[in-house]
Amino acid sequence: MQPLTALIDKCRDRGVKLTPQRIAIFECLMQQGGHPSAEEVYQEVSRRHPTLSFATVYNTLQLLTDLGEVREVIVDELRRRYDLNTDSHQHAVCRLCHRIVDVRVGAGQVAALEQIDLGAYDFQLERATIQFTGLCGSCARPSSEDADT
Amino acid sequence: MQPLTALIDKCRDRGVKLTPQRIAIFECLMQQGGHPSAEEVYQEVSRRHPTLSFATVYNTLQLLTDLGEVREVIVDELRRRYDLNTDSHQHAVCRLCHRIVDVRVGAGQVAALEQIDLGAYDFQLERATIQFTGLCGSCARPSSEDADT
DNA sequence: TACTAGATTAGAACCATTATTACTTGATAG
DNA sequence: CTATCAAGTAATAATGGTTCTAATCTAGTA
Repeated sequence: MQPLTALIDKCRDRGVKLTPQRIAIFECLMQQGGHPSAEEVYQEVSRRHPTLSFATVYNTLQLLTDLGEVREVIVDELRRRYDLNTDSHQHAVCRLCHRIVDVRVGAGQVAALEQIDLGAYDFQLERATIQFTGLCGSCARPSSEDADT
Repeated sequence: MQPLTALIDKCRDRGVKLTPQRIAIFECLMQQGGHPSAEEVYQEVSRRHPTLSFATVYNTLQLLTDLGEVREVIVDELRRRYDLNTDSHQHAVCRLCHRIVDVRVGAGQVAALEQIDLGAYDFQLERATIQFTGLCGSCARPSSEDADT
């Protein structure tokens, strides 16, 4: 993760206008971490910018995706989530509550996957993503009560 | 992939009613292969069952998922796709046209991933899925014209 | 053949996302 | 400091995949 100023500079360099809404969204993503959905970003940022619209949230998230600062995470079936594009990590998703846990696996293992030649499938490989499925701690302990969705 | 009769028997064993619509959907999945969306299944099956409703398609796909015969594939951004749950394979998704290509990687490599101990993350690993991203043949050759959304 | 639990249908509802349009503003140049 | 305008924002409508609902129908059984 880089500081806010670095992101702001990057925007300036590319002629992207800096508005209070955008900066607030940047800050939100940096502060809360995790894998927020557009809804969650909206909830958080609209506390300080009550007129914020969803379009702005979506536009900004798209902008950040295009800048390579954020990655879309397709994990939940019907909702897009966003991940500050820090150093590479993989996701473990609980099959019951859909909680997303960042996981670091051996860098070598991922690199090995990305070396695979998929030419036989007429496919130019760019990136390999591993998604682990299973049970998070709370859901694995049935007495616990914080499974959701 | 198993024959239709095996699937029918499995339904009977579990007290699941067999209707013409369900059987037609089973057949559709087995014949057309690939990773159809609910929409595609509907289009195909409604040719023979013109009164078919989407609810039936979704219900049946959910039923098959619960039976373990089908797996939901979360790959395209916001549309669910379904994969006959045959022997294990991984997916390569074109980042431009979203075409999904089945890919077989060394079984050992996947098995190794599933052996990883995620206990440090308080996570009980059940399955590892690898998704490759890149360009399919058509999209890698810019002169070709069959890239689609 | 009649019964009934469960399946199907049509259509409305839902919800995340995208598009549209009018209004507003950040960044620049004078 | 102000004027300018390309670009951004807000409000709201539209879209599209999925789920729900209520009424009707039917597969499997007695």
